[in-house]
Amino acid sequence: MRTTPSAAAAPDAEAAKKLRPGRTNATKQKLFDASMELIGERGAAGATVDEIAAAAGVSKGTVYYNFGSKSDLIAQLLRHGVDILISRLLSVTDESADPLAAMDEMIGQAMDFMAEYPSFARLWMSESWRTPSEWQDTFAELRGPLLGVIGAAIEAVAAKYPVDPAISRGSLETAIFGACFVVGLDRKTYHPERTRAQSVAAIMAIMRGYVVK
Amino acid sequence: MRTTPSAAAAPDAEAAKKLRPGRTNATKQKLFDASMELIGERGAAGATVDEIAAAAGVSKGTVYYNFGSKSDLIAQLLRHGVDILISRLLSVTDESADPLAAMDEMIGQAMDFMAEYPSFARLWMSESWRTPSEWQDTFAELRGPLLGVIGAAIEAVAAKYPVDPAISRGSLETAIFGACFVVGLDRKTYHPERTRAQSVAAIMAIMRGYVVK
DNA sequence: CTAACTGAACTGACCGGTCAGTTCAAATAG
DNA sequence: CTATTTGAACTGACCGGTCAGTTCAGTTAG
Repeated sequence: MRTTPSAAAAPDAEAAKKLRPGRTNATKQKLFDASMELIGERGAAGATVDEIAAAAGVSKGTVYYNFGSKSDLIAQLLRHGVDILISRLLSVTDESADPLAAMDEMIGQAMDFMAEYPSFARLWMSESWRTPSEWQDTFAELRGPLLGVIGAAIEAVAAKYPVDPAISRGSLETAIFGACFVVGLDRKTYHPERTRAQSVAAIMAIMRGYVVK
Repeated sequence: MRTTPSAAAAPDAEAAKKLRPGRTNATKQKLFDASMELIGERGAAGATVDEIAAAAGVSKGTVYYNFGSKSDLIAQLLRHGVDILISRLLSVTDESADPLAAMDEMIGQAMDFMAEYPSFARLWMSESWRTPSEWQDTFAELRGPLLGVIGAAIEAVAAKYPVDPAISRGSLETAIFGACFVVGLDRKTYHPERTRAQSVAAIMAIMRGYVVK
């Protein structure tokens, strides 16, 4: 990607997008869908811009009109996916209910998300730990809010139940987060016979083990 | 797998090693080390054979002499890594000890492995769920034995403690497996301050939640 | 003892092909 | 009229895989 000296028109489209709500968003959405699919399959490096454009039913030039670069497209894809996932997780936040039941439902929502957007999950797993990565800033920025949602749910449990003080919240967040992604992807890829409830139950064991007996 | 040029000699490494001391295996090992590093960083598609050869201090042709193709190299890399991981996990199998303590140590071994071979962990996470993948047969073949080791440890716990029958062994295996990889990688990449004990404790919560109160 | 020979290991230039990125004139649509 | 899209052309870099040739430890023959 190097220096993109004359990436002139596209960055301005960012601001203009709000003013002109025409087909731009529809095109962007098609591009998001197609990219998600292809990048999930072939990987970020393996999916070509030509393929993405073709899959979206759009010309290559349109990709560069809507996004400044392939890198940009992927960064926005990451943001888009995280937005969806967070809103799903937040949709079950219910202050009145039992925090453990809320956590159960939250994990269920995560399973649904993984089933619906496995390509996003694959993309995240593929790229998030890449050490010099083009999107490491993006990941650094998105990790916090995402893990924060899980952290808040854990906090709610800890506020109502006695929990093991030897277990750090951060490590627990990560363990649950990781279990959700891996169990969700594994179900999709290798064990379609496993039910949502089964997967949730296995991941919930970690919360039940966190609460002291 | 085609015909790997060295395939004639390599399988009988025991016998061949006597006749051809050293160099072959040394070169392959250097290639393994360099590939693991580079592929972990840039991904399987992103790492070039030229880079790998240069990093190993060897010419490109040597890569193709020792391995039939880039794909072959990666498949063998996967096998090599799994061999190491399984042997580490098996090293703590202690029939006489408490199964929960054995599981604790096994997870600790997994953490050590992730700290030592983060590139292998990244490679696994990147490629194992890729749907048409060049290595899907390899993954299919390696998953069983690997998860089986964890499964046996779970079985040992279930044999000695009362456990939640609603939780399937398969899903539990996957959840622990996933938590180990993600917690291990996250520690390496984003939270080096987290201790091994902390990480193990968080993952062990899943086992403690599996045992009924 | 040594010259000739063998073949596994290794080299690196080279080839055919692909890709990301860029540009632009023309078409399209609100 | 203006924002958006098209589609093709082009470039410059890069990449996987090939192959003719080199090296050299060890074997054989004289």
